[in-house]
Amino acid sequence: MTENPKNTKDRILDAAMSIFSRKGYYDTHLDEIAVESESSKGSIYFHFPNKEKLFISLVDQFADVIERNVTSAIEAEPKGMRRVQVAIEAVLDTFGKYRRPAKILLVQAVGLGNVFEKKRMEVTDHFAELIQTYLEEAIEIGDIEAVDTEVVSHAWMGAIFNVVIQWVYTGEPNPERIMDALVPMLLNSVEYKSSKES
Amino acid sequence: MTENPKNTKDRILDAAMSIFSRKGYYDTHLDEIAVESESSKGSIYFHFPNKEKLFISLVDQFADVIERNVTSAIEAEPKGMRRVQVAIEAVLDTFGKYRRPAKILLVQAVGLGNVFEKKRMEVTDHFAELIQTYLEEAIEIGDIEAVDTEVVSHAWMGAIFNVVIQWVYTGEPNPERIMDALVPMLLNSVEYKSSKES
DNA sequence: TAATATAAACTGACCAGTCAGTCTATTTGT
DNA sequence: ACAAATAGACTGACTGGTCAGTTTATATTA
Repeated sequence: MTENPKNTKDRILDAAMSIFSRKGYYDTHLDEIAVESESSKGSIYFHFPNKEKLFISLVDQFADVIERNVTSAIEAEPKGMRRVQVAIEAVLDTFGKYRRPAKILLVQAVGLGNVFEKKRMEVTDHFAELIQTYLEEAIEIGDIEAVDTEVVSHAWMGAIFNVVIQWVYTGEPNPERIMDALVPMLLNSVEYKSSKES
Repeated sequence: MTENPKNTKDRILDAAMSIFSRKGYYDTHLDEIAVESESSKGSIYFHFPNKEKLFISLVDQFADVIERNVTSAIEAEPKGMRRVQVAIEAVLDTFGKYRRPAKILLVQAVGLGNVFEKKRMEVTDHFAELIQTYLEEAIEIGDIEAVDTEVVSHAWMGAIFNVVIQWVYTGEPNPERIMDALVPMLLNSVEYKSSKES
């Protein structure tokens, strides 16, 4: 009788998100998730094959959200640095809107051993390649000088992630401040003078 | 009779470093460390109070090495951006020399739950503050324009760490390439034209 | 009435941590 | 010189709590 508005699977996902992001993978027990989701362990195992897959589905889910936001933000933009800028802003914007998923992806999914490491590398490499592709477009077009795009893309990703992590933990620097300081900084790093357009 | 050159405690630390860096905290069992160090579980508990402290002592040890290398590299340099540059180079150089400790600090110590998170924050915040201090010196002196040093310092740290992580996993970009591409990039990001001095 | 979904009790592998005891080296007493 | 006593380093079998995953029973829905 509509005790709790959502269906069981979603309640489990919500509870998992909340607890995993707070306590990390190993300190989160399925029994807690069962209690918090007002369901049961049996239910969890009905909807998910095991703990690992439950966790990974949260990571995947959020990675998809970011990707969709980036690609939809970009498609209207012309090739070149404009796209790079919009992509960064879309990523920051998405992190800003989803603090707990951000923590799961950027913190709790790290250092869990080799099973998870593969998955995480997959996700982060994908982002790095995304950035790299847009940067190379920008170079080709002549928006910026040639740079070592592999190093730059990984450096940018690290910069973005780390500032977001800081915010996730402390609440500062807040998303607005990040946007104002970080985006120009990254663009400067490849000597692109962001035209503060009209 | 000189079965194994080093004393037991060091052998345990070596084995722990090797296995923790390879498998991560939770996938490493004290029994493995006992075997690899050619000692015993009892011996581990004779030298260390518990698993957690053993792991943390590795993190602390390496954080100290980095700090020493940075401060000793810096002391000969004049205030300002010159110091910033030398500090970054010293950090990169240290990571380059110690790949496994780097992996422990940058990867395996993340996402282990709140007990470890405190320790890791302590270490990384310290680095961020270090960078921030030197940056503020450089601004004061007039080497660079004013920037949001908190954001920049965390961004830089993330950039450095992430490129090093990439190298730790894949062997590329190698330390030399990192040095060549990353240092100028970071200096550019605060609009400092590194004088390729004579 | 059969498939699907949920609940709750149960199982057992696992592994950090313990501890009674051994081994080796150094010190003290005669 | 050499027992005897003390201390420090080390061993490894054992234990007990924990928690992912299973099983069984019950409810819901079509």
